[in-house]
Amino acid sequence: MEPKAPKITDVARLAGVSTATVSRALSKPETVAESTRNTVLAAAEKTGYRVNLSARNLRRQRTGAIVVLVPNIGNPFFSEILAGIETALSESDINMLVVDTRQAHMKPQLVLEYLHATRADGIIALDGSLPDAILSVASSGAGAPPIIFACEWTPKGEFSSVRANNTHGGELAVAHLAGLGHRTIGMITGPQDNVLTHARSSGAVQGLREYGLSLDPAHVFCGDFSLDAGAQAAQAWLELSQRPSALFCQSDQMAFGFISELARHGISVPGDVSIVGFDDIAIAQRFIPALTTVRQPRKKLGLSAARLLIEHIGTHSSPAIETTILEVELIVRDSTRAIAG
Amino acid sequence: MEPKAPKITDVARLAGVSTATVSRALSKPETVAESTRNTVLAAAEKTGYRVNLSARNLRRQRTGAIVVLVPNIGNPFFSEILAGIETALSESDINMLVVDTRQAHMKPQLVLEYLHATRADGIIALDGSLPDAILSVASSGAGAPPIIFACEWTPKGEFSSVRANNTHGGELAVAHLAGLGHRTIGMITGPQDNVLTHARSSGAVQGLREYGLSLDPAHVFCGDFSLDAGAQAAQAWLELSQRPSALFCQSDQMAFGFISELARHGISVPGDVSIVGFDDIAIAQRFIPALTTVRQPRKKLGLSAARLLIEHIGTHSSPAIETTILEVELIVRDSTRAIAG
DNA sequence: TGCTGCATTGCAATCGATTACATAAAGCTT
DNA sequence: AAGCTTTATGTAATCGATTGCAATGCAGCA
Repeated sequence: MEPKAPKITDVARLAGVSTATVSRALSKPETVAESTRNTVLAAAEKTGYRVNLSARNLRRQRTGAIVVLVPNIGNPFFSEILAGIETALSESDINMLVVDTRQAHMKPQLVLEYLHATRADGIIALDGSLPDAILSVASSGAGAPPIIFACEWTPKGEFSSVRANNTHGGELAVAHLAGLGHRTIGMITGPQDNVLTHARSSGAVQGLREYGLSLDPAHVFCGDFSLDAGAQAAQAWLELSQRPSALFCQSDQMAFGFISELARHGISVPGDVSIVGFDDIAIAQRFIPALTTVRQPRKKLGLSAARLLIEHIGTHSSPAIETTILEVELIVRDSTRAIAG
Repeated sequence: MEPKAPKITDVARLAGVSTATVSRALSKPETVAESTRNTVLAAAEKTGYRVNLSARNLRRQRTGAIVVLVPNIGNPFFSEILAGIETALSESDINMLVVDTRQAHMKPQLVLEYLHATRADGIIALDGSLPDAILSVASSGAGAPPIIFACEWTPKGEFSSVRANNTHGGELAVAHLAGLGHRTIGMITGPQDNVLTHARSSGAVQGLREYGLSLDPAHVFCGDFSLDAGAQAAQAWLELSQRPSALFCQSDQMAFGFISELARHGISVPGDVSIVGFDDIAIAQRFIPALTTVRQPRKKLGLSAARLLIEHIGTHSSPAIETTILEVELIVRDSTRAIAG
């Protein structure tokens, strides 16, 4: 009653050839005679044969999957990157295993499981702040699968990465504000020890310098890229006696949180403050006001990272550390305005 | 130079036992004597042994993974559901393979690959509109892995599903508006043939009826849940001679698109129109105005679907079709207001 | 003592596909 | 026609872990 899944021997029998020939006809068609190939293909079709991936992977010593370590799957920022990775993978026969690393920081053991060659042929990490314990394991073993960081990277630069030009982005953001005549420009950063925070901040400082300006530490708020962090920064901002006339938010989400919280206190953007975000997530163009922001090519980040990884996997080349930097773009919308006066 | 990954025979040799004992010590600890178990565990630890999943899966006739079919990974709405699934899975030793089905509608073949037992032990579909060709295959084969629909479902109800009470949500939304005194209430729906569209619409109609109201077809705009669809509906709305004073948008995204586009034409929410959304995605509470909306328990949807699936997989029980309906909740914020009297 | 039963452990078959190597057949060269 | 190459196919080992069955040893019991 239970029709067992056909296996390669069934196809071989039906086609009147050996399993070796079936296997070859399916994965290296050019090595078998055309007539045989057709017979085999017909037999495969007829039986409804599908290769058993566990068996294939066991024999081929691979897993057919890569894992993507995501800090927080729920964050829309990452989903577009995942989409890019997926696109790249769909060109190969590799699958994407998605793992949320929030738990990781609790139980490194759990994530360690994934970094093993028995789990995945390669790894894409979107989370630059993985515990050291994990990273050292990942980089040590000779049998460890290759890792590529996408978006974020590790401070020490032990791994290949694909990232946006965050420094330039920071520079563009403040240059835009300074160009509009703003002279006191504040900033909401990401987490203190985050590489993105550093890059964007240093770009911002440099951009200010070009306009002969500098950053007043009182005007820098430390956030974590989230909506709430933006709202909290707004609270702090409201208590300032000397308020900057413009603000560079290191993520769109923080910009939204900030603007939203200010709106509740009757302060308007860009009327009272100009705001530049970072990322250009989908909602940015529909927020009110539409957000001026620095666009990161998120899909392309994922795509490039995946392609690079596939290449590493394919060649089995012990990876020279490659850093790919993709350019960003300032998208001017309605949240910034020339300073009154 | 290349330290090969240790295998079970290495552990067995070091521990002075057979591979059978090692295997049992690791996966059914209670069946081996405590002293032996300790020896084996120590040996496993020392060699750094990790089981080869391909080998295990081959022998156990399973894949250790489920696939999640997502209509569009880039959509933040789905990411929270994925997070829920992930949470449920992290309690088991099953992995999550994420597949975007946008390509599916182009090449059903491609997705069919995933519906096979050789790929996955089970499937969670977030996409109710999979091509029939795919669904029939999925439901036919006796060896086909179990499928659960989360969020969406199929019109014919051939599969188990976990969903929100969309009908009730639609009812809550319009009842709220009607309760505020609105008498002409419009709607932006999802895609024409979508099950969510039907459920929410029929709930809305019912809600209106309770207030002695009905839906004017001229006030119904057909969208597709996206930002752009909302903006387009706004264009259409602007051209109406008789504009409804309130609008039920069947997704938050469409609400944002709508509000944003109206704002560009100087029309304010809730001053000129009241708006209710659906979903309660993260940004809803920070949009300007903060969006009144129907909250779907997205994380719980994913969690429940995954648990149900795991259960099906575990028992190998030929699945009685189960439909789990989770309750929704109206979240009143600032995008709705009593009609000016 | 001899027998039964239980707890441990080992032996070896098994999961299904791939591929190194062997073999056979056909084509080419001189 | 002998010898060599090339092409096509088959044979059987192999990937690494799991598990049914058999074997062993020891305790309990009559």
